[in-house]
Amino acid sequence: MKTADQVLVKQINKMIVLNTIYKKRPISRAEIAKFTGLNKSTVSALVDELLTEELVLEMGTGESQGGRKPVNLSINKEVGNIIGIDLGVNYILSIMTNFAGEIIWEKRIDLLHTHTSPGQRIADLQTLIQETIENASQTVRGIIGIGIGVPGIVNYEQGLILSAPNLGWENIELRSIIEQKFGVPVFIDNEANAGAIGEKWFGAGKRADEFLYISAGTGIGAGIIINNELYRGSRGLAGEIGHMTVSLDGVPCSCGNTGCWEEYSSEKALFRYMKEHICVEDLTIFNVIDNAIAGDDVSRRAFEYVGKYLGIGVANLINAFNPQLVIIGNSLPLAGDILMDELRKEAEKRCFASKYFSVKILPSQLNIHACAIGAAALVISRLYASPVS
Amino acid sequence: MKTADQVLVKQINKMIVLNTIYKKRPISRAEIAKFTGLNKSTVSALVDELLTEELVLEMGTGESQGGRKPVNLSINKEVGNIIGIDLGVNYILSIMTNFAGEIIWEKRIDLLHTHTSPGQRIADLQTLIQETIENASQTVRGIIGIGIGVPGIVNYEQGLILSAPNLGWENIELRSIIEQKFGVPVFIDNEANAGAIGEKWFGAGKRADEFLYISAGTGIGAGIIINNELYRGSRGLAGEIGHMTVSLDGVPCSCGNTGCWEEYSSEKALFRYMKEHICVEDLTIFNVIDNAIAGDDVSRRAFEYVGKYLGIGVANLINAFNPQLVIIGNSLPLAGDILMDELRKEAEKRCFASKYFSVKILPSQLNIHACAIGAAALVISRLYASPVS
DNA sequence: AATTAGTTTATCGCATAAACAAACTAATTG
DNA sequence: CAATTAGTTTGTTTATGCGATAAACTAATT
Repeated sequence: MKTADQVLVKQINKMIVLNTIYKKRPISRAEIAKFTGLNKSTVSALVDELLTEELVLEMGTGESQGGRKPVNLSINKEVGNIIGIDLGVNYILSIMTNFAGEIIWEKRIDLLHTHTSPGQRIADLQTLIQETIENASQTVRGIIGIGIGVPGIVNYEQGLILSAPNLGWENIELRSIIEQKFGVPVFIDNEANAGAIGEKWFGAGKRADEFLYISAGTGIGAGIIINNELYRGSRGLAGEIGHMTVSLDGVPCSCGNTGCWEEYSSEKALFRYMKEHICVEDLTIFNVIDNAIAGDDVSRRAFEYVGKYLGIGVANLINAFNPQLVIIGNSLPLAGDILMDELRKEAEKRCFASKYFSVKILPSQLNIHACAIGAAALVISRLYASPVS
Repeated sequence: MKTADQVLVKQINKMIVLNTIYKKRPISRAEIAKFTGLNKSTVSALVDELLTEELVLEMGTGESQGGRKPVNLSINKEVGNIIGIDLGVNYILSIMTNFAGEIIWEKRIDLLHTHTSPGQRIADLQTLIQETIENASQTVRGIIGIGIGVPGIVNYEQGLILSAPNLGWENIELRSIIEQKFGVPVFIDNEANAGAIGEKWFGAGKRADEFLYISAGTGIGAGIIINNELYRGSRGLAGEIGHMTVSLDGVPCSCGNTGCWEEYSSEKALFRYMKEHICVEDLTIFNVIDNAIAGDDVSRRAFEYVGKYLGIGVANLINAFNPQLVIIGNSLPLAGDILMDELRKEAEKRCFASKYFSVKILPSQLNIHACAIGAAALVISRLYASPVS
């Protein structure tokens, strides 16, 4: 059983100090003590350890307010590099970040020709990771780890992909494959979970203890942040809300049921709407977004259609979770207010809580980088633990 | 900020010891040490404190397995009494429990004639609490506190009822009213939250870290247990899922929208179905349940109808929360398998996770007492903290 | 004699308060 | 204006208290 002792006390306080430096840098020891409530001497001792671990740096002095000048502390961005992978259905995005989550290199490869074998795709992934590593800068610790966001069902603890239907993957031990190849720690998580963590650490969710990240792309999934941490549920399947019933006898879904949310609010729904309304061209989602922004009528109405139904599902989730904030991510929100206005209108109308206060609904701040940055944050969070707002 | 120190360490470990005694009584110091991983001397010291606080008792010795006999420890059930109130729409149920959550006295008063004023109902409540107190047994600490479960929106921290439309209440400071009258600590929570806590402490949810308690009665609400604790959301409105959209252009709801779950799965829906199918009698929910169990055809089909739609919403919630367990409480599950069979069938069909493993869906173990026992558990949990499974 | 239960004692690690040293600003003084 | 002084802020050092622990102990039982 998880009992408490002094080791735990120190761990907690050290994480609090590190997170405080992370969030408020540059900051002095005295300010940390004031902000956290920890004693000055405690802060000094913990900061000393962080300095010898090279996670933190002293960077000059701040302005004096009538006394000794404070010593500015900041995190050591260059202590190591992290690789974050967004494993898309028809692309792979690889980013290299420093320890502050700042992107220092990135490359996206498109896989337009559907690969038949999982083996080929994994080979592509490995080649891309190799190239990313070769572009790393010189740091104290080198590559700290690799995080991978996957569109499918994942066993997070074991780094196992149970099922990724859009990739045609079943039971792939991705973590051990990549760990063996590159010899650094690897973390695998669901694409929506990675997006949520990305927004929590570096995006629109920084200051929210409780929020939902809705990944609206090929399908729909949710990453749930509760109490500043990702909530995975009892078996890691929390947030699999693509097949939430919103219309009892509605559109038939590939899952065998009818009226699944995904059939009304994903790229699938968008393209279906487009086809039903004259447009027969073979377009990518980015084409439709560009057209909508350029003012094309059918494209705009398609986004309004999808936005409305997104709003309905979002309202359902707000009623269930009562979050501070909902962040809409992945491809669809790239259409901007064309989608978001309709979404907000419908969500507000159907949201029980909106009688008492309004819930903020924002588009992703990290846009197409959300998943990859979140994957990198998976690695960082191992050292930082969970950020406290 | 919530930093860690030795006080925290002790609190945590003391709660672990108390909870272990609570769950495994009778148990010896040595067994506690083995089970928790705490050192023998630590356990002894903490048990000593619990003994002087009279929360725990030494009760004889256990069997020796070739050595000194262990001293059995148990909680002191008689340390004090707790009052739990289920404030129904047309009844008030008051129970008196001992410190082990065992009901030692109870009384239910029915309020068939609708009260016009909140004042009258509060007077009735106070009279009933007074009568309950008069029936308390002699204990060390007397009445430890009063817990109240309310069908409405509650501010838990302030003990404020924001809105209980079915009672005609708005902004009632129930905690301070009752605290001033009786001079003991009072805890107010939503009826579904209370039910969830009741099932967690004393019912079907004892061994589950994550579960949902669905209160299906006049309306529908959910109590959400995450990580052994009640999840209230950012503003205390989590679980307000009665107005989840399940049918885009479905039945109009009093809330102004269409297709709300509550319109398909509550007593409201049951009675609507009954009226639509010949039955014009003026029946209570208990009449319909009795008739269904006795084999009345319309009543049975009414429960099957409601069960199906309950299952759809339950599947939605399972997809979102991925709990270990779902408990169905309040009045409807009193119909037993007539309701539950249909519910389970539909939930399984629409539940994404059921492809990977099945989620248990059980009727409440505390039945009509769930809310009142949960209200009492609100008080107990202040001393025990959250139980660890 | 061996084993198990529970207590006592000495020790270690951590946070903390209080005392201290260092570094700086601002007001005062001749 | 330069020198002095008071006061403030930053950060370190030192002594203390508290909690968990291991080891040595007593107690009770087969």
